[in-house]
Amino acid sequence: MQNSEALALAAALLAAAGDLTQRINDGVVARGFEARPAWGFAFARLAPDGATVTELAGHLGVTKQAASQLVDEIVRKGYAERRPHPEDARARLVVLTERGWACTRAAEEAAAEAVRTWVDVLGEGEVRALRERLGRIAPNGPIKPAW
Amino acid sequence: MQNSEALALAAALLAAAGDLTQRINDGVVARGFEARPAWGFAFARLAPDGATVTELAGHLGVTKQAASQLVDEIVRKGYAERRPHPEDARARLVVLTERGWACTRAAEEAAAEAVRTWVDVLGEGEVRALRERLGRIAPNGPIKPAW
DNA sequence: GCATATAGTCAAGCTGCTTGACCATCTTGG
DNA sequence: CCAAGATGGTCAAGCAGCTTGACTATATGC
Repeated sequence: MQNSEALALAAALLAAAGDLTQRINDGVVARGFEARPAWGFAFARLAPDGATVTELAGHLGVTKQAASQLVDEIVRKGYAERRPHPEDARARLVVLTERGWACTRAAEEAAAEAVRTWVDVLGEGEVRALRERLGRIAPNGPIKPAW
Repeated sequence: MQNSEALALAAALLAAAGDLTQRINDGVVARGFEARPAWGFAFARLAPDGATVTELAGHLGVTKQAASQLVDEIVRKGYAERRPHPEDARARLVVLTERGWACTRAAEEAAAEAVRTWVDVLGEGEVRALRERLGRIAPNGPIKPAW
């Protein structure tokens, strides 16, 4: 594979990821929730059992102060709440509210809707194959913005 | 395809894109250039014939002021220079310097190196297929951060 | 040739992140 | 058991990269 092809692959990957993210977010907003794309990854970590701010920070690859600000915001908007941690009096467990769960379901619907346009182009089998291959090469580290 | 699978596809796409971007950037830095990931997309638009600040802004999906700041930075660091536009006295043509070209080649090498680890996992054919499929679903709009 | 559109810049402000300092609580070794 | 260090969380200040708004210089169209 030539060097320039590798860069083209990277560009296509970024473009597809950015497009999908945008459309999922638009779909979530269209369903009546106000959300930022980064929230999706926070929600994924909070579901199903909640998480501490520090755990969330590790998952998102940011400082705990930044994670705490993000929690402030989703709490203020009613998507989650802070509870005392059952086993550690220092920590606080952040859990999704019913509204938070509804937003999560909306994100899943919006994602399915966005992916459907890909199925129209590539067919169901190829999209599945795409997902399977991405799963094999995607790292398990913190979720970070693409740039 | 179930809704939750669509979200998993989005997550895998983001993770792969973020990982690749990170590794390309690391590779560029290791080759002795100081660069930010967003620069790659600016460089791609500047090569081969240069571009105006406004064209660059459209390509990157930001305001022309933001694009101008980015140009300030890459000019200051010697990767590009501003020239009078040959056909429009209002405009200035931003073109890569030799150092800018060297940085671009370094990015291509780093991308090839990063993709090579994927080839090890998936095989050459599958990576090619991945690229081809992403090319078919990637939009042609402005390049925007994944979130 | 004048009115309007466009390329670019300067300035100010905002947002989301960082680093640094700090307190409360947990854990561990003597 | 308890002192010392590690860890969870917050407050405060600062910074980077973007935005909006205002402006100048040049181009374009009637």
